[in-house]
Amino acid sequence: MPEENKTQPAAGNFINDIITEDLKPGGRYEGKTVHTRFPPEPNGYLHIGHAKAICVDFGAAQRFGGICNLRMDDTNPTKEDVEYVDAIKEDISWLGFTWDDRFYYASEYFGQMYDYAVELIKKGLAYVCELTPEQMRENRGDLKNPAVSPYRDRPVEESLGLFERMKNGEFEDGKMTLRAKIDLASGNFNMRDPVIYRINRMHHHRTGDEWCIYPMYDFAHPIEDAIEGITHSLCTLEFEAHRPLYDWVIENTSVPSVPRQIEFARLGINNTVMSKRKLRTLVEEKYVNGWDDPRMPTLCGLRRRGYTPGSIRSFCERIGVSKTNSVVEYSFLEHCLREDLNMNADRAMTVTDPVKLVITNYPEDKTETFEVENNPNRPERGSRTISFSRECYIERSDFLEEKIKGYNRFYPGNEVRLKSAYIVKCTGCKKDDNGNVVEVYAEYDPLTRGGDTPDGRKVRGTVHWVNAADCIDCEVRLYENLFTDPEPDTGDKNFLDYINPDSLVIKTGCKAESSLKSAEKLTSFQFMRLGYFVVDSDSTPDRLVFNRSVSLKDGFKKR
RNA sequence: UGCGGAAUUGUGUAACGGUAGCACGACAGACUCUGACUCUGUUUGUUGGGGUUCGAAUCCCUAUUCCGCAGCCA
Repeated sequence: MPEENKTQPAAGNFINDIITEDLKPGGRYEGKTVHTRFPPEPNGYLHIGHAKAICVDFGAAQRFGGICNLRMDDTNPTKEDVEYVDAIKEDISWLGFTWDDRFYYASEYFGQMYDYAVELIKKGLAYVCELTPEQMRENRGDLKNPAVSPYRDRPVEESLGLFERMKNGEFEDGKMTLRAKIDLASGNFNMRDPVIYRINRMHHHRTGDEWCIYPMYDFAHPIEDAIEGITHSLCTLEFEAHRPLYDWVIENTSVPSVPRQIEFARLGINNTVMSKRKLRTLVEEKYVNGWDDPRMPTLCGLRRRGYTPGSIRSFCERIGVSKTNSVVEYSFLEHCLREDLNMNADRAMTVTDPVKLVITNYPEDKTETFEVENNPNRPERGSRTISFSRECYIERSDFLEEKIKGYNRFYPGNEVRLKSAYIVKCTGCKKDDNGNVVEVYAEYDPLTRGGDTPDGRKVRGTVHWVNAADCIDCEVRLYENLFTDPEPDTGDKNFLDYINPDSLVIKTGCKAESSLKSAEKLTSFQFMRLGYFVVDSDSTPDRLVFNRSVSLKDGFKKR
């Protein structure tokens, strides 16, 4: 189990306030258990935006000692598939939330929904309409003019019969609909006699061909919530204008409970595409290697990229919940990962741009070993053994032929600490015909074994390294944002034009500690700008490979 | 032009008539077996204009800007 992230005290947010109010004596849900739900449609993979919703839904329940259901909102078989159901469950589990036995499908309630629809017809609150989609569009009216439907006053008995025949498959797809009779002149278009059932002969991944009519979201969702006893139905802002309809369905059917819908802003992150449709395009047109490509903002992609569940939960907790449309900086997500990894991940060393370092005064045939702590913040995580001999690799950027002000690493005459090994003094280098440095030379101080200085002298630079005789070659993958400015997720046009060609860099010939076992495992994923690598892409990463050079590739800070 | 929402520093988010706070970023310094991490400090904000009040981000009026809605999608 990953270490539980230190969760901040429940940040004040408006949803908590509403729930608190509802629970008070005399409140709407006095004495009741808070009951929420997370209702994804199984038509795609979950991404970081869903993570926020998951944390809001499950989090609200947790905070008030309530429960949260997981429900597949599968009322439109057109795009849905079991593949997604499994992936969704796996991602939510990975994130760290459990729903016990409270796992449902909206399709389980198709029978009840049908009955509630009949109830509406009988009350004179719904009618079968024979307008085609085109006609319906033409008759929708506009800001000034009301909508029209010539079937509005169809007798109850007639609608009842037609609706049953719709169910029995007597009409073609799209031939007729069931509409709620509300207000054709409403300023809220959702109330202009919305369609609540349509005919669609599509094989459903759960109910097969049992139904050829399917309920619309606006009709189905409040019923699903009411049946499950949901008290607080949390959803995103675009459903705000649907709330009157949600409440209308609850009021006008004999559903067993009265849930409250509360809307909050969906998550936006800069330089990040968060629309399912666009993500699907990236996958289908092979811009990436699947939904779990580490460059994707999907939960499975982030997982492979090295994100931990705790870091994502922490992120969601700290961005807060409000009704303001906002765009969070990607660097904040990075911060949350950095924080989690720094505390919880073990270290190892790799060199991504190796140059050989020769310790000229170290015996050629000698090898010794050092014990190195796995995590300086967590002594209980123990240590590993690394070997040391006359030759090792260091980062090319850790050597300069001439000192620059503020540079504390290898340059002739300077003392540097090889992390956990020895203090060495740089004596020079060898270059090839093109002037490239091929070897760096240094002499070690035998009295500084382990990297300590018995005389207490200060050594400013400390450098990571791997033993040449005992390292593995590996490939390292460096990731940057898939998208560049401007906002790729605004507007529909050319988001593909903003793909960052440098979003994936594969470096070969890198050197790593042999304790990392296999070169194959070391197709590492960089945590950008951190200078750390996360190893083992296919499981939850638990190891940081210490490598400073990437984060400092532009050089040290100038003073 | 109809309906529904939202505007607090570079970013996100608190404060619910009484000191505008926190986090990230940035900058400065201290510390350090990595220059990372950690710690300390600094800077920048209530969309505009009126009003009520001893006192307004908060209440009222008004203006402006932004977002969502006219799928038989969710």
